[in-house]
Amino acid sequence: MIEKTKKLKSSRQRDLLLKILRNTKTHPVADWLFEEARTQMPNISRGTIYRNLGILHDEGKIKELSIRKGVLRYDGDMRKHYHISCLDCGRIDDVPHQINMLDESQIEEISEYQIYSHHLTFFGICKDCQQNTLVNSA
Amino acid sequence: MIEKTKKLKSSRQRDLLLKILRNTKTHPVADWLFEEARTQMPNISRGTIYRNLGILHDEGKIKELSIRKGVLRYDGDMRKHYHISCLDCGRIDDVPHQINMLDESQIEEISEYQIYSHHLTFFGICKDCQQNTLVNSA
DNA sequence: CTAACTGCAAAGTTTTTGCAATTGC
DNA sequence: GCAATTGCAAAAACTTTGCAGTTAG
Repeated sequence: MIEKTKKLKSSRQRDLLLKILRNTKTHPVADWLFEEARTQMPNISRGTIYRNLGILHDEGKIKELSIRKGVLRYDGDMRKHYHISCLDCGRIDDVPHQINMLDESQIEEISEYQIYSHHLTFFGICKDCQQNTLVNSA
Repeated sequence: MIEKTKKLKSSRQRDLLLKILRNTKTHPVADWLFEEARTQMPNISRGTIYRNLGILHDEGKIKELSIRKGVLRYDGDMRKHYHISCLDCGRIDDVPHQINMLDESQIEEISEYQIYSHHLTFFGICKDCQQNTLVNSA
């Protein structure tokens, strides 16, 4: 139920991973993070990436997103925000922050769940792909 | 961009899969569907399950959900509705239908995307798991 | 007849894990 | 020192695909 917490020790690998995620706006998958980390730390391994993604997520320092195709993506921006994804090219953007967050209390009342968070993702065609479609059909 | 459409032929396997999904409220994963189908059609294969899930989804007869852990789940209920998932046991329920759907046009204006749909999922602790926690900590 | 579909098994992806060596506190 | 962490490689989990045989229209 409640996670057994073991004493965390700092690691250069985990610090690097968090730094990369905080400076990336593309909601990357694990393998992209592995390749990116490798440019700065050539011997880092995939296992380390996966293990640290789990740790950082458990610590509440990153978000884990399950948006499409059953692939996990990661987000270093912990501010509450929503996502929007292109059905054509697959990119995932943030919805601009001026959007209001939904009120969870109404759902809590009718669902009998104790609610902690919610994820909202819009799906559509991004500006670039709208233009490409025009070009292709011309 | 636009899917090449080939002439579909009916198949007992696909019919069975759709029937199972329409009678299942648990948002199952492919492997569960494989086992379930196998009780009624013992020689059906995993490949057939995966291929037909793709076809049914392309046809717009089922929904593909990516809610947690990067695992795809399937939903035979095509009515618009939202989901709520337990962080403890992982179950995924429907949010009762009295909830209003969000208006997509506001996001369309500020995002420059042409929006087709959206997915909203709440995360929390279900009633059963709230009780189990009480028992365990007693 | 023939294109779509199937079962099977092999291959492809993605993620987890066991282990001996290393590292942070 | 010692538990947490790492790299590596093997294993596990999940999905796709090639192929020869079957089936729907």
